[in-house]
Amino acid sequence: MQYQEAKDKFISTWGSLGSLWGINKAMAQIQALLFISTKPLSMEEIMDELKISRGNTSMNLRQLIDWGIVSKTIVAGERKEFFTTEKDVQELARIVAKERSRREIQPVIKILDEVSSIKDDGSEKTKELIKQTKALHELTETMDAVINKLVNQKQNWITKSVLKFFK
Amino acid sequence: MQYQEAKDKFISTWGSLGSLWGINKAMAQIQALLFISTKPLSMEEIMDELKISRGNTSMNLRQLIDWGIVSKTIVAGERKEFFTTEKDVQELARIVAKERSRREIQPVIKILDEVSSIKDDGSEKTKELIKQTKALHELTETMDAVINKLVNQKQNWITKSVLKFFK
DNA sequence: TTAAACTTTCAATAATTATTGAAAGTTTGT
DNA sequence: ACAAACTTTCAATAATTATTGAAAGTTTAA
Repeated sequence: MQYQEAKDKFISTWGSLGSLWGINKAMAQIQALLFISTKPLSMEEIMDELKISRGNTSMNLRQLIDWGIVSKTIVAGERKEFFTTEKDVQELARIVAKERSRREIQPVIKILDEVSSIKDDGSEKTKELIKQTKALHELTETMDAVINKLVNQKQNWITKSVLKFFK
Repeated sequence: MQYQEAKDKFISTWGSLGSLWGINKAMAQIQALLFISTKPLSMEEIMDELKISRGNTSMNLRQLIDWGIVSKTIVAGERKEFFTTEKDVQELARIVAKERSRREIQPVIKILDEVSSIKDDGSEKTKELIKQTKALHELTETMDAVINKLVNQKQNWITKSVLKFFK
């Protein structure tokens, strides 16, 4: 496999994988492109490489910036904006985990808490609803706590966690 | 909040949350309904409760069975099939984690391995592609190993893992 | 202050994904 | 062997989500 083929394969795989880490295809592809680029890229270059429109590029870059994964940089002597992504995979994983917790897990915890707190009217079905949603609430909170614990452990968190598990 | 409202809220929240654990809305809603049901439900009952068609119910039940989350049960004196879901949240989490690893993470690991193994032609861009995809490969493998370690630890794995982390 | 260079917005459209419903298929009791 | 009871399949359709492109908006250099 040559460079170009490997590059295309990586970008398209990462793109279709977006759903795994909760973002859309174009967003994931832009991130992938920046991730293997040796220098900051302009909007023009991103559009050309990925064959996507200006509007699409602009919107998805904004989302990546909102996530904290991509930053604007200035290039000496250039008027247009250039973009770079976080290059350290562990830092990247930390950011993604933190954002998903905030955006998706926390809201669910809130609703599970509400639902599992309804008044027990003594009926079997109410008891079952309370019991099951309480269990889910507890599980979700525990997982979120684990994620946040990991995430706040800046240095080499993955490696550290693995060491703990495998010892 | 009364029973019916809590039930509806739980089912719709769990449904729209499907994407978080990689399944579609109807699938997640069927699972949610079974999860808080006090008895096995027939296809008829599921259709009625969720207001979805027979075809949709049939297809999504099949997928849930493929995932290993739902099982058919026979009810004495009844000709039609009834369905139940795994009621233990930890077991449920184990199954989901295992399936997602198999369906989504493993294939990505394979591709990252291929891409990161291309011949180094000495150019800067090739070096960068190899370096970055290698890092991603390593991270993904590590995470997958952690998931599988957790997943094979049948009893109370969540609690155990938390104890390790917080001590 | 102007106009060229550049970015953002958003209504229209395309692409994708989910859902329906009726026909075909299967199983079971007699 | 038949037909009633039930389930599955799948082409058509609906709903959702992503993408385009051109107009509006912004910034900068002279």
